[in-house]
Amino acid sequence: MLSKKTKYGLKALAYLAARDRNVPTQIAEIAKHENISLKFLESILLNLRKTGFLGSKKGKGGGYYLIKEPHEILMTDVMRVLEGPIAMVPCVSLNFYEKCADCPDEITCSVNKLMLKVRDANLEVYRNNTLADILAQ
Amino acid sequence: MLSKKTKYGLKALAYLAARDRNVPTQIAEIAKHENISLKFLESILLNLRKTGFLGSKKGKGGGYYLIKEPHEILMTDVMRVLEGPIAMVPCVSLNFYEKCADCPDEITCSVNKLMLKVRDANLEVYRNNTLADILAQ
DNA sequence: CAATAATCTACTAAATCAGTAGGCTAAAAG
DNA sequence: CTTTTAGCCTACTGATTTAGTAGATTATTG
Repeated sequence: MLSKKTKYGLKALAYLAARDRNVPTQIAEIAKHENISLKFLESILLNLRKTGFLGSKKGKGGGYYLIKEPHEILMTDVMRVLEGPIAMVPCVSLNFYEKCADCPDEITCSVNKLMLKVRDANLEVYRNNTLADILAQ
Repeated sequence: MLSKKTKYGLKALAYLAARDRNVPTQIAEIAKHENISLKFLESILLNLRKTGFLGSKKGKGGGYYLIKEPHEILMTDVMRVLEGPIAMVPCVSLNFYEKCADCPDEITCSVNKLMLKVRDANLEVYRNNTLADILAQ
């Protein structure tokens, strides 16, 4: 199940992608338009700024804006930051690999075998989609 | 993240697939061999029996056994029973569809758009893999 | 009848999720 | 230089899910 955090984060990015990058957009505006709790969105956008997706400006006329062009923002990177590892199991994760404590051998493990295929299928999607690809129209 | 329940369920199914369908295998044997908590596995196997994957026999010489051949058991069905919906969001789910409370329009929703692609990619994997496909060798 | 092994009910500790509350800091306007 | 604006930061909280445990019950076999 996709977390609300990821859902809201994606919606906020999509909202910002449709606006002028040179004019900051306030959290409150995004929250209202996308029906998101203001305070919750606040922490999500802060996170997206710290991980290099957004820039921000304080004070009057401040807000958030995309740092890169929508077509340069890969879903792989967005998902890893918002949702965490793309793999469903650490033993098939590229960026967060960890051996399973219970599993004696990955080669013969059927869970590993299946989850590897699932990971590849998901990576394929996330690698071939940028923020620009998921905008309306 | 894949739940332990699903992980253990898959391992148990794989274990049973490698054994004679006519000779029941005890929970304790599977639990020991796969390093799974006995009581937890108990409830998982019960669930798999109630959903038509396993048969059981009580008393001495009892245990669990597969009802169908491994190549007849689709991962789509196993995953839906163990892990729940394959879609990451109810608004793109085939079997558990639900409208998002916050989202006014699915057509223009970028989350919907992305998650539809993800769902299709995952379905592709689960539909093309049976229990036989994820066994060792 | 005794032993075996699945079935059923109920409880629980720990973690994660989805927020809230409230004060702090930087920038712009007057 | 003070007020307003809007993001920044820390800490807490209720609800839900996860991964179990404990213990009694029921059916089967020898």
